[in-house]
Amino acid sequence: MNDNIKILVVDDEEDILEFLSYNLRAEGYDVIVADNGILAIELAKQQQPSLIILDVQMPDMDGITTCEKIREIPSLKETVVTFLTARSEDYSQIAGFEAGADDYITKPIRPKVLVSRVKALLKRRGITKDTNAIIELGDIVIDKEKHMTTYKDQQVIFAKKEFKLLKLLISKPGKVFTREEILEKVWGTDIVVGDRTIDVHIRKLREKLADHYIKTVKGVGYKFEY
Amino acid sequence: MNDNIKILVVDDEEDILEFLSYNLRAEGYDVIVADNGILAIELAKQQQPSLIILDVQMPDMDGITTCEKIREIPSLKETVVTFLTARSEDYSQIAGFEAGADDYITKPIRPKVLVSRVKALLKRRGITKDTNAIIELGDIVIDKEKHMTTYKDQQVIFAKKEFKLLKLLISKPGKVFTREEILEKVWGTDIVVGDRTIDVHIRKLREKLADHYIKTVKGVGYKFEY
DNA sequence: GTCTATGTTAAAAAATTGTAAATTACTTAA
DNA sequence: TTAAGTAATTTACAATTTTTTAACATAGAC
Repeated sequence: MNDNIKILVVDDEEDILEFLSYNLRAEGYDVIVADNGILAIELAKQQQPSLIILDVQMPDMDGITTCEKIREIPSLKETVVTFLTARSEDYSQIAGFEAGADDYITKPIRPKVLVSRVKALLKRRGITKDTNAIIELGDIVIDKEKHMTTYKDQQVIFAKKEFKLLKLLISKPGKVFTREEILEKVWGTDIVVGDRTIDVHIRKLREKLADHYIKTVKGVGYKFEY
Repeated sequence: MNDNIKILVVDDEEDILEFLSYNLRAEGYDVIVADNGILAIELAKQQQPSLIILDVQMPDMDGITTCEKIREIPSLKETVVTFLTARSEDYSQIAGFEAGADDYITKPIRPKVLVSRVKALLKRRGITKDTNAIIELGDIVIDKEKHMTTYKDQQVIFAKKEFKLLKLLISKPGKVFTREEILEKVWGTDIVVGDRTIDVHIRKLREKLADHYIKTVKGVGYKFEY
């Protein structure tokens, strides 16, 4: 699983799509692209990006209309939208902000400005890598923010350490975490605990979740396997 | 009492202050002005405006520095800040957004653009005359302006701190607020209070509201769950 | 079969939170 | 300005929950 921030870029010009994708990917964002408004809306619904960069001038459906449609979709109400336009005209500025955009980037775009702008926007909205608070893995749903876990739609309550341990194991399903790693990440470097502490916690996870998710790799450590 | 939206305008030029005040007042906003950064910060702390319009170029303390200082004040974290600048230079754009600004208005300013921009900004942040005022959550109705709460159509009176705490918890139902977060948002960063203070306030909320709304997540914090 | 790493259980220890009452700070009305 | 009333905080302790320990069981590698 990967908790990078997702950005949807919408423009009808291939060059610009590539230019934006390249620069944003270089910054570690996950970029998805669309070359028209219809596709953009479809992708946005499916992928729930954190930010949408939308060209104003596009054939068929222009950016402003697209933005308005996006704002009508409940699951996208919180998504940050920024326009991309050739000139910084008053008209489009007014229309843009009224359509529900959060920012405005004018072409020609300079990579540094773009990245700086995107970062600032996301930061302002409190969107960071771990804001992606919800991890879903089949029957198991972990909501970090609510500190809540659901197994088969049934709420399961984990104590702090248990929750932390589960989060760690589930963060990379299949990966084996050594006892050392677990100690370091869940307990911290300087805390010393007895030999059986981890086992006991693992046991509790197994008790609360169905038994088969957490596997022991003898002599090595534990892993979560879906 | 008056529930107009408050805007703080900061500029060293008398003309511009007047121009902005006039146009914003005409739209029904309450405008307060400052002609330098120091005064601006002072006024902002006292008056808690919803929006601050900040000239970038000012003697003594420039807009960017002022903005940074504002962002350091916990009670002003959520305030919308927009810059005002003579040219739309890349440099100031980058610096501006990194300083924590939300938008950018370039001079010369046209009244229509100004007003449209301000409206859009406030709307995007969900700040409106009435939307702001009332939160409804099933049996519980909170009127922020009137500082009043109703539970099952019965009026409940909360003291100031209690009310603030309730507002915080209810602002994101389900989210767990850590003690640290609560202290910062309700008490402020520099106030130091004893260990049990939060608990006592939580207890009072529970006393006044039905017991089951506010849940303890041991070792983590509290959350409001409807 | 022995040996070692892990599993299990219950109980002790530690950490965290709840509560009532006392104290202090703050407001407000006379 | 002061006294009374209210709100906020602290204190001291109780109650609860979480975490750890420790003693023993078990399973699998060799």
